[in-house]
Amino acid sequence: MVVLEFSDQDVNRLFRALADATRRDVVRRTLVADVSVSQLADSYDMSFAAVQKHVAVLEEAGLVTKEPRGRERMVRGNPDRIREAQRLLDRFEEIWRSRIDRLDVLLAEDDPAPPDT
Amino acid sequence: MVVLEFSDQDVNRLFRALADATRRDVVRRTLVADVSVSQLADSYDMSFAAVQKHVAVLEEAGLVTKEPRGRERMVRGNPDRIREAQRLLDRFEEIWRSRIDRLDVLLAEDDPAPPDT
DNA sequence: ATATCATACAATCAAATGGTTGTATTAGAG
DNA sequence: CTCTAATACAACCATTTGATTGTATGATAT
Repeated sequence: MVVLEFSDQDVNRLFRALADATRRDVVRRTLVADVSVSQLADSYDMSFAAVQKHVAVLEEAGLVTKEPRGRERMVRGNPDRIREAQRLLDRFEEIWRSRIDRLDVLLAEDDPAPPDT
Repeated sequence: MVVLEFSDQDVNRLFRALADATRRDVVRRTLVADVSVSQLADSYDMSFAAVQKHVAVLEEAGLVTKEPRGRERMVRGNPDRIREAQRLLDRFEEIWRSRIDRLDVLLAEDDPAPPDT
C-alpha cells in the first residue's frame, strides 16, 4: 500500500480549493459525471476564463482531473482526494479522542494526587 | 435534534480556516488542552498580533472558542466543528456512491435498451 | 478551406489575506 | 498605586485571489 504523504502546501491547496462555493459545485457535478469546461461555464454567472481558473485550482489540489475528449476537456471529480481530506480531518478527531482518554485515565486514578507537571 | 444549516459563506470560512498550517496547528494544540493566545504566540515565528489574527479566523469559522481566564484568553478547539466539516465531505462521498449505484442499475438491466433521457 | 467552437493563456484590476508596527485597555503582581 | 503582562485593535503594506478582457491555437463542422 502506498502511503502518500502530504506537505503542508498540499493540505493548504486542498482545503483552499474547497473554500469556494463554485468550486465545491464543480466537484459535486463532476463526481456524478464527466463535464466539459464549457458545459460548466454555462452554469455559472461568470466568464469562461473564470470557470477555467476554478477548474485549474481544483486540478492543482487534486480534486479533479482533466481528460482531452476531442476539442473538449472533460473534467472528472476525484473521490480519492475527498477521502484523503476526510482522513486529514479524522486525525483531528483522533487528537480529540486521545484527550478524552487521558482524562479518563486521570479520573480512574485510585490515588487522586495530581501529577506534577 | 437541532439541524444547523450551513450557508455557503459558513462553509467557505470553515475550509478557508483549515487552509493554513499555523491555524491547523493551533486547532490541534487547542483540542488537546486550553492554551492562551500568548502561549500560542510563543510557539510561532511571527508577531503576537499575527497569531491573534489566526485565532480570530479560527473563531469566526467556529473551530475554536475563546474564554476569558483572568487576563488571558484561553483558546479551546471545537471538535463539533471538525465533525461538521467531515459531514460536509461525507456528502461528496455520497454523491460519488450514488453514481456507482446508478451504474450498477444500468449494468443490471435485463433489457439493455438505453432509457431515453 | 473556412468558419466556429472549446480551450489556453497573458495582462490587468479590485478586494482579500497574512503579515507588520504602534497605541490603548485591562488585569494581576509587587 | 504602579508596573507589567496579555490582549485588542487600527493603520499600513506586499502578495494572492477572483474576476475581467483580449489574443492565440487546435479540433469540428459545413
